[in-house]
Formats: sequence, structure tokens, C-alpha cells
Amino acid sequence: MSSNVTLKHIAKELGLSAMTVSRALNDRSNVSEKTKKRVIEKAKSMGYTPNHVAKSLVSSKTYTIGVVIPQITHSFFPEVVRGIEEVTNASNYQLFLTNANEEFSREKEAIRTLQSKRVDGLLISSSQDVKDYSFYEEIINSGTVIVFFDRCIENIGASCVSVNDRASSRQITEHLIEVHGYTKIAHLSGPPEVSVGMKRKNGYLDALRSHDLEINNKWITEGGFQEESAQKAMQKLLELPKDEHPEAVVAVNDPSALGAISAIKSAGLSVPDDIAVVGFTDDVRAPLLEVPLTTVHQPAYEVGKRAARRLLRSIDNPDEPAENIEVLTSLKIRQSCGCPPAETNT
Amino acid sequence: MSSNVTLKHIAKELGLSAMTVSRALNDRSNVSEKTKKRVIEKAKSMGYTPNHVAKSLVSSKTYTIGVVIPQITHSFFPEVVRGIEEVTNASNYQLFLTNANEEFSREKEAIRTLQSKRVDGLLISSSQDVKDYSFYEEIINSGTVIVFFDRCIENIGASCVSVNDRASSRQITEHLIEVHGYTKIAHLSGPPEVSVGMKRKNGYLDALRSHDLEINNKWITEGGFQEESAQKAMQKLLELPKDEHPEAVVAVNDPSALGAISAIKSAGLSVPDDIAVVGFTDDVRAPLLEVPLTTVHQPAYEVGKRAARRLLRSIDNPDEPAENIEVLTSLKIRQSCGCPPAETNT
DNA sequence: TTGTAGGCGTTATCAC
DNA sequence: GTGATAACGCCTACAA
Repeated sequence: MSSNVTLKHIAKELGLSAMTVSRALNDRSNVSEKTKKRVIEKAKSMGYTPNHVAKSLVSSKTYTIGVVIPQITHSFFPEVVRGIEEVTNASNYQLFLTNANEEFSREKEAIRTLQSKRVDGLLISSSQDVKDYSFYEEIINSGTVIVFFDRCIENIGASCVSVNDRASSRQITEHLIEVHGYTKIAHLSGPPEVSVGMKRKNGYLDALRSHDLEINNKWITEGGFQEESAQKAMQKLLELPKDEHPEAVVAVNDPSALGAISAIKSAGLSVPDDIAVVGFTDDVRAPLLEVPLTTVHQPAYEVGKRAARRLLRSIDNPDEPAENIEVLTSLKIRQSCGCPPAETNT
Repeated sequence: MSSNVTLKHIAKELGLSAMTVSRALNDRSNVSEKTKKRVIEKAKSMGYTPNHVAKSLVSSKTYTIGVVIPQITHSFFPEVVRGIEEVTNASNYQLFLTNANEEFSREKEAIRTLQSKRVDGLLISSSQDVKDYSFYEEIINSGTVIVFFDRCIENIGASCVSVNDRASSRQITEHLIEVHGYTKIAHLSGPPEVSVGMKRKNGYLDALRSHDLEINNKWITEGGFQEESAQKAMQKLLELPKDEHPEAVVAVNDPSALGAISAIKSAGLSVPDDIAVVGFTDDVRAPLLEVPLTTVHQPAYEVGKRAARRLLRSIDNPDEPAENIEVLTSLKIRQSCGCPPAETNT
């Protein structure tokens, strides 16, 4: 603990009451300019630092927000956090950051602790293995404001900031169908319990259906959100007889696409000639791959800013109804889908 | 704010005193098992959440650590934060994360706020434009424990966890000299006020001196820690007459090396044939570049864990003297230095 | 085993 | 313009 100097100490030194010192330091009108100056100087010379803990206890307001992300190493999330910070910093909030590491148990524990620390609100992107939506409902019912981002839990009264996942997934799948004429398209999905997992899968299915393509369950397999798990899932896919191999793979996100690519390479096949691959995120690594990755660009910074703004509004106005905010994506056509290199690809 | 249920409320419901309820919930020995059970059940049914704010006010302990990083987008830092969290999480601390965005003013403000929030300690990697070391001294003198990591302020009584910057920088520079025979080697430095800026520059100079190479001030230029600023600095270097161009560039970190590479490309030159480039960090992008980047691998996760462990120890034992902890690096030889591609380069 | 008093540092409220 | 009092929710210390 730091600075033990309190209002009382300053008051005693100056022969004033703690209350007057408080008023002076908070620049209230009902203090004489003279004492105000005296107090401020004394406070400085004594090395006074206001105690927000005590202030929070009185005001029931901590100027603190809990941020829970599933994977700090996935480049999408640091970028979101940067956006969040940009907004919250301007309003004098501090951020508690927790990396749940894709474990729901860890996420739950963190959220409980954050509640005990009396955060003014929570920004959450749920972990891969969420099961228990009721947990979030309890938190919301207890009066804590939540805004979800990216991986949302919907219809439980919390706002959600995400991209148009389903439409984007459909769009990139249609690119594979319409531009390249692929008909045998596989999907490495995320867990269906997670919003983006379900939505992106539905977008993929939308595209297939609208083009009357066969939906082959052998080609739809859960690979999770991480490179390693996706690599294993892709390996399994490649154990199918050669004539049942897909021509293209739609991965649920870029780490998953990277996993798929390395499985394809390990099998002695090549991207995109043997199997094309597309992702979702636009990871920093996507444009740098040997075969640059075609993917959906998610404006992570913008998602962070929107989520933070929405949360601050909810905090100031808890009765406003929840809303779903969609930020739009853009397609990044590179070479992993089979497109030729263009001049202006970044 | 959430849960308004307090010990008093539970006490009233049960016809007990708040104190007994407190004891029961904290599992103290001097409460009968019966009332303990009654209390715990009641607390659950009433949705009680302990108020850490009040607890902290009493105990002068917040179980909270402030983490200040200069750039959340530089992949090194999220990885460090992951390491920090791994350690602090196990000891039930929460992390306040602040991204100073390389601005010292922002860093100072954040640190003051964190002090007001009464963090138990601070983990700091200083911003690019630090000037005012006395600021940190004041913080330390006020009794707040600081452990610096990566970018340290030394000799002011705070511990520091970093890599062996000087030796590593010398080593990679010597690789350029000894293996490739380069004699005209430039350095894109960081600001000399920042520890790693100075140390890496000294390592570069050490290498030149020990091989009796000319130290040419035209080839030593400050490019900052970020890609854009380094790119500009490199552009300026390339405005030298062609016969005064360096054969190789030692960049202060990987973002700087990336900036240098794009300046070299823009000038119609190639890496490494016209100018070789080496970095420092081992950014996620380093192995993926068109010409994979030779660089110094920093074990970021390990740096984070060590820094966190050191801080927790300092918190529990404030009188222990500060220490400098060095984590060792390893050279990642790839192709940007002119080495041929090997089989096992990742 | 349980309860009471007092205080952590701050602020709202009412009084002078 | 300034001060006294009580309260925020909890815990230590002492008493019963």
C-alpha cells in the first residue's frame, strides 16, 4: 500500500476539519480561495494521494470495468482491447483484464471476483466451452451490466457488439462457389454453443443451399478456435479417401485456417492447388503467409470502441433496453482461395 | 453496482449479528457448524457477493496489480501479459491493464490513477518518450512497489526483469560480421532514454569495436520502436549516396526491422542481397515474411512470469533489495541476414 | 460461541 | 465558509 496521508492528516496540519480539506481538494465552490490554496499546497507537500477505495465505498461507483477475453494471443483481442481502452480511458475508467484461456471455469471465477471488486460493468467475449448461460443471467439479474462482444450470449438481456458473422461467412463461401466453381466445400466449425461458431456455420450452409450444393456432413467438422485443434480436425478430414477430399475449406477463424493449412502441407498437398482455404478475422499473419490467406476482415478496433461506448451508456442508463450492434466486415481476397496475386494486396 | 446484500442484511434475516455472519462466511473456527451452514445457505439464497471494496479499505490490501505497457499491438506485450496473468491469477490478484500508447504523459496519468486505486504493486514497461525518471522515484518513495520489465528504469530501487539485451545485440551483430563478412553495418536505434534502446545500441557498438570496424555516425540513426518511424529513418539512410549505403542494418526491434524492410523495398532494393536486415523480439510475423527475418528471440511469456513472481515477492516482503533479473535470448537465424534457407527454420 | 464498539478514508447532510 | 456527525461494508479487538 502506498501514501498513508489522509484528509485528516492534512486537516490537522492546517487546523481545519477533514471536510473542508475534502471540499478544497475537490474544488467545491463553498470554500474560500485562500484555504483552497493552502490545502492544495499542503496536500502536495505531504504527498497526498486520494484514496479511491474509500471514495468507491461511499459512492458505490468504482470507475472500473472488467474485460474478459478468451485468448490474449489471438491478435484480434489485443486490438479489441486497444479500442476499448481508447474509449474508457477518455472517461477515466480503468480496465481489469482477464484472459480466460478458453476455459469457462476460469471465466466464471474471474467474473465472480470482478463482481466482488464491484466493477461498474463487464465486457465479455465468452470462452470456447461455455455451457451454462444461466450463469450470465444470474450476473445480469444481480444488477451488473454486461455488454458482450464478438462471442455473444444472446437473448438474455445483454447488448452485443459483433460483426455480421452469418452474412460474411456466406459471402466468403459464395466467393469460393461463384468465382472458383468449387462444389465440394468443407467447414471447420467452432463449437455450436458459441455465437460466432453457430453463425458462421449457418452462413456457410446458407451459401451451399442457395447454390443447391450437397451438404455433406463428413465435411463439416468441429475444429475449435485454435490452430492446434483445427489442425487435428483437418488431419482427420484428410483421412477420407482421396476422391472424397473437399476442394476447399471454410475455417471458422484465421488460427483455424492456419491449422488447416499446416495439416494440408503435412499431408503432402498444396494450398490452393489441391485444397483451397479461407479464414475469418484477418489476423496480422494472414497477408504474410507463403500463400496469403483469403479471409474476412473484422474491424477489431472498431468493435472494441463500440462495445465500450455501449457499456458506458448502459452504466449511466441501466434501463435502456439491450441492443445488438453489428459492425460490417470486408472480404480480403488473397491467394489461398485460388485467386491470382493482384498488385494491390495487403 | 451489483448485489446490495450485505452482512447486515443476512444477519437480520437470521437473527444474528453481522460479525457472526462474517465469521461464518470466512470459515473461521469460532462459529458453530450449525450457524455456519445456516449462514452460508442464506447468503447463497440472497445472492450475497462479498464487497472487496470495503474489505480493501479495512485491510489496506486490494489484491490488484497495475500493468502498464507501451504498445498493446506489439505482439511481445500480449505475450508478456499472458505470462503475468498466469502467475497473478494463481494468487488471486486482478490486473489493471493500461496501454500507454508510447506516451509518457498517458503513462504518468495512468500510474497516478492506479495509485489512487491503491494497487498492491505496479508492473511497468516504460514509454518511448520517458524523460522524467524522478516521477518513478516519487512513486517508489511513496511506498508503491514497482517491478519494471523489458524497458526498465534502473538504479532507482526497483527490480527489473529483462533479457540480456546488450549481449544479444552484440551477438546478432557479430553474426553479420563473422558469418557474412559485412563491414558496413548500420543501426536503427531506439531512444537512448529507454534502457533497451541504449543497451542494444551498446551491444551493436561492442561488436563493431571488437572487430575493429569503423563506427560511422551516419549509419546510426534513431528510428523509434514502431514500424512507421523506423521506415522513415531508413528512408533517410537510403538518401545517402549509393556507395555510402550500409550492407546490413541492425534494427532495435522487429517492428523497426519491418519498417526498414519496407523502406528498402520501396527504394527498389532487395533484402538481403542489397541490404541485410536483422531485428530483435521474434515477432509472430518474423518467420512468415517473404524473406524470413533473422532476429533475437525474446521469451516474452517467461519475462512476464518472472516479473509477476518478483512483484508478488516484493509485495510480501518490501524490504528485500531490488534485483535485476535477466532471461536469456536465443538467436533465430533466418534469411534476412543472407543465410540460405535451412530445413528446420521456424 | 456470539455480540459490541470502533475504525478504515471519504463524502452527504445538516448545523453554525 | 467551516465543522460535526453519520454512513458506505467490512474486520480487529475486546467483552460477555
